[in-house]
Amino acid sequence: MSFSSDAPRPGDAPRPGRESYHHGNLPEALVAAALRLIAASGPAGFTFAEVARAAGVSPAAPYRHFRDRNALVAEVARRGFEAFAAELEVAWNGGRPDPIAAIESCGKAYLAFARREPASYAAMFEAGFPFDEHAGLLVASERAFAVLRRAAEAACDGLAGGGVRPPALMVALHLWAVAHGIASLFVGHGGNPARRKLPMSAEALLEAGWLVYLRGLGSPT
Amino acid sequence: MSFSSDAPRPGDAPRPGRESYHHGNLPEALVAAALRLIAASGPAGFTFAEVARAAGVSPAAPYRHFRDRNALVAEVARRGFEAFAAELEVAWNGGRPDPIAAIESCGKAYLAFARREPASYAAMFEAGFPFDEHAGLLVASERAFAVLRRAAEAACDGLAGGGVRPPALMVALHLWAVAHGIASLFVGHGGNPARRKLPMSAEALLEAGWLVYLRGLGSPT
DNA sequence: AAGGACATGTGAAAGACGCTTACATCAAAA
DNA sequence: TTTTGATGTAAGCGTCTTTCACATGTCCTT
Repeated sequence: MSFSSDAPRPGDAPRPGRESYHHGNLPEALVAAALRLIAASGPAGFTFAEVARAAGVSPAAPYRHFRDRNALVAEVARRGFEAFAAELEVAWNGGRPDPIAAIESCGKAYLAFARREPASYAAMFEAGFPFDEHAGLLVASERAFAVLRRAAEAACDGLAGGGVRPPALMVALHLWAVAHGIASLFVGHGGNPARRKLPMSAEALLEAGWLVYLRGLGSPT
Repeated sequence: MSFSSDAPRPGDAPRPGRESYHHGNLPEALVAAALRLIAASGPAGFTFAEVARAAGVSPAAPYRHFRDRNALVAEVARRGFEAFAAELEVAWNGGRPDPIAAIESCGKAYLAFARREPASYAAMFEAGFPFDEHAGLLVASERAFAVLRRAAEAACDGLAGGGVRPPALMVALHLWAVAHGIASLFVGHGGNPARRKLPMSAEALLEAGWLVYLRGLGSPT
């Protein structure tokens, strides 16, 4: 609620207020504008020209940096996955103090990200176009999933030796499905229609869900 | 792949092929066209005019039946929730032969619907606008959730008497989150970016996930 | 420091498309 | 038959997309 358009900050060469011919840092400004617009109307709720206008440049300018609208959304999603992976990594913290506690920490981090960056999360999971054509995006999403995968491995390692060892990949997919289901259904952007009032916070819901699931695997909690 | 546009069938008054001035059954034709377009490009991937074209009428015609694009998508979603609720109800089958088996049956029905009607499912859960303004939609979604809710109650009733009885609402939300997470991440429309290859079918993944969760609750399976 | 290559943004224009207003058509009731 | 309300059309207006030639600024070379 302060700036009508993004201040150009390359280092600090062109002054703010758009007094120079060149913007100075248009790619960043476009990504930032896209995030605002996605937050307001979803990943499909804005046009390329609108992003240009929000960044204070002509409709043709974005084409110098992104082939089309999808490429811009893909960049938003890629950055989202990078940040997401980094935050999950921090939450996982090498599995300390113990795998279960670290997994719960990941759950908090998962929902915290979905809550704090709903626009990024929407771009990441509701982009509306396949990732194949955008290099780096699949890689980034893989990095995020890898944290859950590692957490699942650790959880499986820590099980009481009695039963059959469950496949870690399956466990990771289950953990992810619960987290994404809760984030998608109960957190964030007004876009989600079936949202309903919860008897508890989404965080508590996820923590309880993961704990029950892990106990079902044979975890000694 | 047979009809280029929907045949007008009010009862059978105007002939097919669009020889009369009036369409005859435009609302139905619009809903059908919207389903096709949603299946192709997602709930936000088409315009009102496009629906009109697909139904073989002028761009202004749909306004006679739906206030705007959202109202059309809302009607698609409402019908989707009605059908969804009905199919879950059949799968639940009063909890027979036993609650666990009936719940697994619901899981199959859940994913079967998401697989068979990806357009409906997308309209139901990725509409991109709040449900509040569309009467009947919230009611229909409530009917669908009520089945899961009842299943959760039965599951809680069937637990070995040892531990604390978990809140049925929480259990229902967990079951729903897993199912939606799997459907959203691994089933259906190319729109979902982060889709990845699974080591097993989505159905098997959901069945395993629910069973592990129920065992975590104390279910004697 | 001068000159030139490259990157970046502008302005305009063509084409397509979507949305809306005034009008046309039809069915059923009076 | 006439009237009335419901339903669909045609055409105009505005916006978006995309591409051109051109303007501006930066940086590298000499």
